[in-house]
Amino acid sequence: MNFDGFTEIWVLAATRQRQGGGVPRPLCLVAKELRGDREIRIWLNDPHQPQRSLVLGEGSVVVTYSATATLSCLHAMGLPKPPHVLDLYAEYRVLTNGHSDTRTHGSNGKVDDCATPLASVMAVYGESMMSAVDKEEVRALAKRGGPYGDVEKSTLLDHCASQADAISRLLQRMVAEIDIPRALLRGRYMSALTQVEMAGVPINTDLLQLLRDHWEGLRPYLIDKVNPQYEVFQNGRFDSGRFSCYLKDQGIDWPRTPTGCLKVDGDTFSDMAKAYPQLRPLKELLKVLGKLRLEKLHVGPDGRCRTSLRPLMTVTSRNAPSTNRFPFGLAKPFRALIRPEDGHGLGYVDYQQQEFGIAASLSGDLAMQEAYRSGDPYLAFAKQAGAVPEEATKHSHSNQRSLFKATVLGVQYGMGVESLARQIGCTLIEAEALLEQHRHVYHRFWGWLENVEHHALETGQLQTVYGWRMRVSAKTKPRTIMNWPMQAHGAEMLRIATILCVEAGIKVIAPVHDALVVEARLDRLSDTVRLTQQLMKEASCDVLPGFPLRTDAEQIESPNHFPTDGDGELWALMIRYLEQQQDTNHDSN
DNA sequence: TCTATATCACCC
DNA sequence: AAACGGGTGATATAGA
Repeated sequence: MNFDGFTEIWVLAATRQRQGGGVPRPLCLVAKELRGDREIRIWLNDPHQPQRSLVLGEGSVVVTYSATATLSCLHAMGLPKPPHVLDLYAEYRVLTNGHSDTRTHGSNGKVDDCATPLASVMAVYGESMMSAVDKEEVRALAKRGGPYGDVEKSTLLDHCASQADAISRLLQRMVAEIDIPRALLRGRYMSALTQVEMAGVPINTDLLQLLRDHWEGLRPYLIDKVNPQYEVFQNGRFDSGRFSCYLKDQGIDWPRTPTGCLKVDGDTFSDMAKAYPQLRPLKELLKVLGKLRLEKLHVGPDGRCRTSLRPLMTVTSRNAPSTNRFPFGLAKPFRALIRPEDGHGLGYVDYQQQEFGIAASLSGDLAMQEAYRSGDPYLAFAKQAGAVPEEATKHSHSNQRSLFKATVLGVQYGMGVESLARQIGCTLIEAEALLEQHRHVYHRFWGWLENVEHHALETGQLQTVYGWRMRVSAKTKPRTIMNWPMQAHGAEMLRIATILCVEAGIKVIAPVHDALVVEARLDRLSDTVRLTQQLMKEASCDVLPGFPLRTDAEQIESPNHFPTDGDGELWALMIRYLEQQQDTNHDSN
């Protein structure tokens, strides 16, 4: 297929002001129509030029490189959303995914002074990015911000025009390889995601400011509160030697990293805290101390945090936003900074056991499908394996259930006997028995998975139903191949869900791998969450025909903040400290 | 001093 | 040789 169905092909390039932190501000846009050889130059908020000069009719397609930048400019200029979008960044990702050197092109990546992402892709296609204008000058101008003189304006517009020119040459090089209908679906996603990025995440800015102001004092305060029971901190730092003494004292045998150090990660602590509850406060503290990096969280004057979600960045096509800049990438306790605006609420809607459901549907394994449909796949697995009676519930057989749960989750990542045994604290024999039960009960899934791997190596690629692909070679790790279909279809499902929700007018503020976060006024929150669930179910059926996945939903209503999942004790301690600081400030004034 | 790699923490 | 998938990021260490 080619572009014959379109009456107009508009190549768009925009320039934005890179600000020291926040979201780039649109400056200007150049649109080139390839069929009629027209060019339109638009300067944002130019009173002499009607912004409506760019009309994108139903029969037009917009071609961009990294659509979110360009489309946010269209939005800022008050122009309507284009009906069809083809994003060459997305297409380049599809075409080269799995090759070794192609993932350095994030829109949020380090600014490399010579090569822009577009320029390096051009180079791959043997095209150079000769520009009539000096790149350094353009960068300096864009960074400086307005007001601009006429000469400066035309420098920036010339730069845009040369970008647009480059994109149209890249299009000619790439077009034969592009699967147009699927590319347009990806474009629809990029368009929807632009809305999401523009919406941003509402932040409790006062609290954020307090945390930033008082972090210096907060850290020792928290350590002082928690350390006396352990004596593992020295000079404000966690000391593994002291921790080792503590463990010896308590008679605890602690897991180690491959290099022999004591493991201090959250998973290890969670596991150990089950057996030794006295460790829980320490675990919480380490988590908070370790992952607090709030300086990169850029919050606009409207109290909303925005960052590039870096779509299609991973081999499975998931988004990969910066964990420092994206509020949902912060350590769990700091999600309490996420707070709906007055009179508003958030909905967190996530797929239940998404990867298990995908595996069940794609593999055609009826036992797995039945387990998914039961509503509690882990318990169902235990029943199917004959380990618990039919009438068992998650309460009556919680121990057995957690064993089978760990097995299901482990299998999805290709976990082996040793790791599973360590994970659930059983013998190798018992772990092997659990895995064997999985292979037996879900033998059709295992047969399918073997087939997937074989086929991937045979054809040199893996592919999803909507055409996301990964190049596979003999070097590709088998476990990557085994997990890829589940994760990639999960990502695809969430892309479609994002499209459906945004196009239905729901304010989606964040995708989180298997979840969407939506926002609405309080009086509409329940309806919005219900509609989100409905559309996410539809999206699951688009990817897995006839096999709807269920969702869970949680509502967060102003003035409440996002839940933190822990017991909240440490968070309460932090709040108490911050309030004290505030009080003393007031007193001294 | 800068860059590349390894290790370890966090997220789903 | 061991074997837990996909990520980002901080930090430490090694090498040019």
